[in-house]
Amino acid sequence: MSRKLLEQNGICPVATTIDLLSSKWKVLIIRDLLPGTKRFSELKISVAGISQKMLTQSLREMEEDGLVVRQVFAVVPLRVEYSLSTLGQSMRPVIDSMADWGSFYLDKNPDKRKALLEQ
Amino acid sequence: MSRKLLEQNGICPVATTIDLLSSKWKVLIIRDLLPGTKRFSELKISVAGISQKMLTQSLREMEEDGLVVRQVFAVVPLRVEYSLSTLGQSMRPVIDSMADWGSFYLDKNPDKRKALLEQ
DNA sequence: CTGCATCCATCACGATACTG
DNA sequence: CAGTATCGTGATGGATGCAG
Repeated sequence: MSRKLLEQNGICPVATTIDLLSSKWKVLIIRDLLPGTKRFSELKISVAGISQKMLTQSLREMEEDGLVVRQVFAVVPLRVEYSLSTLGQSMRPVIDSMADWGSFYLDKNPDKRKALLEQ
Repeated sequence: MSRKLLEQNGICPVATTIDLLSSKWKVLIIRDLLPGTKRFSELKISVAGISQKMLTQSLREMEEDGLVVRQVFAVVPLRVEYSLSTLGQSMRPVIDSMADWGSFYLDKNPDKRKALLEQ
């Protein structure tokens, strides 16, 4: 309900951000591209658990939204690199605040951290 | 894939945050509870577009996660108020950073803002 | 008013197989 | 290596009706 969300909530800035981050994978992709350029195969590994389909799809949408830059190298085997655009880089504070809160939460709930580790 | 996300990404703080914010509705609910307590029916209106089912479901999960406090008043008609717990309040910086970025984005892309308004 | 239960449509997503 | 295409399934979420 990405676009629908915005329609119904007017032009709420929060909704706008959520809209562009529709998939949770996108947040993790940005997190992993923040340090620098990565290849498709590298992202596939660092964004643990993501399927090839979802990775491709997410990257395409993020490229359309101007968050990510795709660079293809005409070599064999093919090499494709992804990096954050200036706009993508500007999301750093958002990701950082999420990381901060997550750390805070995990510190405050060592039991949950433990529960997660034991799963 | 909420829990799965965490399993596969270890104890990444970012993933932890996303995990608790699984539904987009939850972010909007927090946004609307940040200013203060609200009744169920008020949330139903302010979180435009949300169905009763999703509102109830989201609130229940957030209550379990300790983000939201539910207070029932034994009156007729029934009155139920929701507010953010201390933990919920602590998410303010996250929501704020999203709001900041959203505003920044909309300012930079007046065309998209316009497009959204014309939909 | 606040919510739960149910039915049902849609689609997000994973698995698999194939290509430049 | 980095995709595209297809299929199948479970989860998501809306609509409706009922209840404390």
